[in-house]
This record gives sequence, C-alpha cells and structure tokens, in this order.
Amino acid sequence: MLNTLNAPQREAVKYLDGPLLVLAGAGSGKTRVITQKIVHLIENCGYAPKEIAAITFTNKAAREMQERVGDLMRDNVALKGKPNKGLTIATFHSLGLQLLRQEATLLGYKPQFSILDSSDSFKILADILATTDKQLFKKTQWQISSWKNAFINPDQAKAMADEELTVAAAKVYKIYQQTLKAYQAVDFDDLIKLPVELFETHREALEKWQRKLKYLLIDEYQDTNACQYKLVKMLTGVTGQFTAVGDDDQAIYGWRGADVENLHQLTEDFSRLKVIKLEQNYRSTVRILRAANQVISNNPKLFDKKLWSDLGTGELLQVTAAKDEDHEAESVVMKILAHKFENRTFYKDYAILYRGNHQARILEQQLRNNKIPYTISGGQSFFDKAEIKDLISYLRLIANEDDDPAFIRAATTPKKGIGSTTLERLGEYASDHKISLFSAAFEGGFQRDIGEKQLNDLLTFCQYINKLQDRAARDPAGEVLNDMMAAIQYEAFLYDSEEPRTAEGKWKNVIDFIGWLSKKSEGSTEFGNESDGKNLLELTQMVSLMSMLEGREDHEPDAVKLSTLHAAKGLEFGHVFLIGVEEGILPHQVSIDGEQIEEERRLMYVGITRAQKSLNISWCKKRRRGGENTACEPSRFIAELPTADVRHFGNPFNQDPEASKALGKERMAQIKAMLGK
DNA sequence: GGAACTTTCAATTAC
DNA sequence: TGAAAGTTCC
Repeated sequence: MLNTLNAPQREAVKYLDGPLLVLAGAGSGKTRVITQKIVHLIENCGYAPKEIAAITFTNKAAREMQERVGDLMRDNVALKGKPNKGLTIATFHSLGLQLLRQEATLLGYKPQFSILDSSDSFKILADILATTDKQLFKKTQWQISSWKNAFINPDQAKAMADEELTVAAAKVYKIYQQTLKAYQAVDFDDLIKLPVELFETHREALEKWQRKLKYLLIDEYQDTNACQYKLVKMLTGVTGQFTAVGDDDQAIYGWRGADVENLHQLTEDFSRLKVIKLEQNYRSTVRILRAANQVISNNPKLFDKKLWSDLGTGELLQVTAAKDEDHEAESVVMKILAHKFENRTFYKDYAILYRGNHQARILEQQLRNNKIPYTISGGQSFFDKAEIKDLISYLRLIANEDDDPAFIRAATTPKKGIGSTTLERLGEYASDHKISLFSAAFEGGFQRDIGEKQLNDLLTFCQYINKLQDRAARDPAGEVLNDMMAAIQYEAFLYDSEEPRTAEGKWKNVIDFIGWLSKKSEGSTEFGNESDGKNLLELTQMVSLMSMLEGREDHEPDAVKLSTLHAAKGLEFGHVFLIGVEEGILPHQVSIDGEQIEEERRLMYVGITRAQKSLNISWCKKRRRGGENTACEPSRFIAELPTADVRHFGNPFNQDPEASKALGKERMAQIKAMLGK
C-alpha cells in the first residue's frame, strides 16, 4: 500500500514519534496521506478504529474521506471483513456535537438540546436589541461570533470592550447566552466553544476523551480558529499524538476567525513538532502551477515551499476582457460548448468559479438557455429552504420542547388557529415566569388569560407534539414523519400558498428529505457509515449541521460546476473558468478598503490551483452597478501572472474597441456555426 | 390610510 | 435571493 506514495507522503504516513505537521501544497495528495495513515494506524500500529479521529471542516470532505478509507480497507487483505466501526471522521462541528451530547448534563444542558441556525439567532438578537436596524443585528451577531471563536465569554468581552458599540454588544452577548440556555439551545459556534469550556472545568471529562481518542488527524489546519486549536490541543494532551495537515497559502477563512498563525503556533507549542512538506503537485500543468506560484509569491511567506509538477507544460492560460457581465457569461458558456465539442470531454470536467454567490445567477440563465446541465455548490442550499426548515422546526420541537424559535415556527406553519395575539400573551407569561413557551401553555396562570377557542387550538398543538415525542422514541422515523405531514396537512398548505409548480417542487423536497431521514435512521451495513441507525432525535441534531444533501447520490451527474471560490477549495476540475477577476470583486472592495489583500490573493491562488489542464480568466470592462454602468479595472492579480504563460483576448487596453468587438462577434459566430453542424 | 400584491435592484465569503 | 419601492385594491 505504501508503495503508491512518494517519499515525503510515505514519511508522513509512517511518522508516529510525536506531533506532525504536514505542509501540503494544493494538489499534493494530502487526502491520500490522511486516509492512508488512518489505515496504516489500524493495520500496522495496533490502533482500534474507535481510538482514531479525523477532523475536517466540511461535511463533504468528511464524507469523501470516509469513502476513501472504506475503499482502502476493503481492498486490504489483512483488514478484509474488519469493519472500521467506531472510526470518527467528522467535521469540527459534528465532533463537538458528539461530545456535547454525551456530556451535556455537566454543562446544565439536556442531551436533546437544539442547534440554532444563524437566522434563529438573528431573530433572538432582534428581540434583545429591540430595534429595526438590520445593520446593527448583523454587526452584533458578527461580534458575538468572533468572541466565541476567540474563546471569549460575555464577562471577558465586557471587560475588554472599549468603544460604545462593543460595550453594547457585550451586554447583548450575555443576554443572548442566557436566552440560548433557557431555550436549551446552542448555536454553531457553541459546538466548538462549549466542549472547550467543559474540558477546562471538568478534568475527568477531558481525561475520558483523551483516553478515548488516541490519535488525531486534522485536515485544513490553516482554517482553525483559536477555539478549535484549543480543542485540538486539549484532546491531544501531553502525548501530542496527532497529524495536522495544512497549507498557509490556502487560508481563506480569516473572516470567520480562522488564524493562519495557528500553523506557526504549532511549532511554538510543540517543540518536538516534525514538519514534512509535500511539494509535488499531481493535479496541474506546469504553466498553471507557475502562474499559481507567481501570484502567491506576492504574499509574505510563513513557510517556504515551492510546488512543482511533471505533468507537462500544458496550454497557455487565457485572460479574456469581456464587454460586460452578459458578454462574459455568454462567452464562457460558448467556450465550454466549443471546448467540449472539440475535445470530447464531459460537462463535469468544467467549473466556473467566482467570488460571490450572486455572480452565479447570470451564468445559470445562460446555461439554461443553452440546455447545459449544471450544479451549484456553495451557499446554503437545501437546509435553508423554507419547507425543509418548517419540517426541521417540528423535529427540533419533538427533541426539545423548550426550543422557542422552533415552537413559534411549528405552531404557526401551517396555520392552525394560533395567532400573533395568543403567541404574544404566551411569550409574556413565559418570560415573566422564566419558562419556555411550551411549558407556559400548560400553566393555569396563562390559561385564565386567554379565549377558549385560542387555548383549545394551542393545547391541541402542544399535545400533538407530546404524542409525536412518544412515537418518535418507538416507531420508525419515516413512518412518524409521513403521518405527521399528513396530520398537519402540509401538502395542502403548500398548494394553498404557492403556485402549483413551486408547491410540487417543495413537496418533492419534503418527500426526499423524509426519505433520506428514514434511510439514515434505519442505518446501513455500509463500511464506516457515521450515521448508522440513529434515532430521530439524534438525526435531528445531525441534520442541523449539514449544509448539503448532495453526496447521498453515488454518482455525480455530468454537469458543469458553478461554485464560489470558497466552496471550491479541495476540489479539482479539468478546465476552470475564473470569472469577474476585477478590482473590487477579486480582490473584493471590502478587502481592499480593509487592506486585506493577502487573503484575496490566496483566494485567487485557490482558484488557479483548482485547474488540471486549462485555465480561463475573465474580467468585465464595465458592469452594472447601482443602475449605472461603471467602468471596471482588471484585477491586480492578472498583472501578477507570468506573461510568458498567458494569452490575452478581447483587447484589454481598449485601443480599438470596434475592432475587438468585431473580432469577438466573429469568434462567436464561428463557435455557433460549428455547434450547428 | 394601509394591506397585499408586483416589480426592480443590488449583491462577500459559510459551518 | 431578498429587500425596498412602486402599484393596486379595499
């Protein structure tokens, strides 16, 4: 098995004498190192699968790793038939969840606590702040999140706050935490922060987990924030048995608290730290790699490393100046069609990458017009859909009836005679007596205050939830959920409030979701499936952490990939189109103003290094902005590309706009004619 | 006057 | 996609 690795990769897999940092450049096979190391630990080093945890940042990465470990173990004669049951391959957030679920009582939570998404916490903040200033909520939410990521509690925040806005935010932070506790709920950041808090205050819990997890592997280490680093440090304890894999040049999450310095910090905190560099790239052509290296060389270096490739020189990079964004989208789509036609490739060999989600819209249109299949990643697609959130609110309420945000949503969707007045009274009583909405409904003090019909409807709802709770503990998830959807007449509700076509689509989502949930709850006999046979309550918590439901499909469809640069990290494509490479977009204006060009440059680097065979970069000469057309400048990163490896199209310097326009038209006509044949 | 609807316009990045 | 502005109807 180890023979399929190159020398440094093999060294990284075999090294077990202490803490190890693997500096893995883009496309250098870091996932291979992690997966092979897991198998090596089990096969040759006497580790039991349940003593090993691999931590990633996205569900997608976790899933992929799981599959690859499963494949490796299946192929391995010595391990044949030995299931990797108990092996933890999870995101930071789901590991935190797992931990918290088991130790919740130590922190004063019940194990069925709820997980709030950012819109729930947004609403809570709106209540606390009692203004309508949206900007203020957003700022406060961001501030609280950064405090949590830096492991700063409300009192410390208060002590540190020096300006008016932060002082106010610190106060809100405290109330916010109390509210969450009352709801028996945690937010995303708490999933990391609370375990650290737990370990600081409960030594025995820490020791228990240190004994349980004997070897840790951490992926994308450059993306860890202070809190996550603390968690890793605590779990690995004094033995320092871990492998961290990262690349400082691909650190693109500084804005959510990630700190590249954590890479450097490792060398300080673990004096015995061994560092191995993976510098051979197995993905891109020499030209693409040279461009990537050249661009990133404009950033100060944390660790010196130079990627190289022996995959051949490859084609010139293309830089295209488009007239405007419509023209850009059209030209990208035409190029894909022509290229696919000429090279007999698949749609899935192409990716279009951009800085902001909104940039996808115009491309979607263009792709649809040309009947090209596409998939979009990035954004929070499936679980943010209203119909799914409706369903989840019921699930959350079944698991935890004190979850007030879920209560409000479930009680009012679909409408069941519980109106705003009833909820207001209920809310008043609940906050006066410091109990949840659900419990308040059963209190005599509240009941006396409200009309007979209103009370009746409210109690019918609450009792129905109680009934569901009973059934959830006994019956198969799919059955319970299907009965529930029938009982609340959700399908009819959709058709009442939507166009038939949208309603149909939404109902299908609901059916898909229930089907997926019940499959998960039954569990499968598949190798190393993290979600084997979970009950409905456990599933509910797990679901809150997922961002996408894709990947349940075994085969990726043959479709062009649209993705933000952030969401594209870790992926690779034969042919990449990088669009909107303009000053103000990449680098983004906010980053220019905040003088955070380096992270934007790394984003550019990530984009370039996604490409295997060809790379097309485009920018628009003008762009609609604020109703008016504004002139745009090509990104400074374009100037940083090695001139010998780049060919320019579209007369970027506007010397003769008419001529370039004619040329563009001619080329477009050629492509269209060719496709017509 | 205001609720309910349609249209327009702008847009960081995400677990 | 989602919020703000504009439009219609009671």
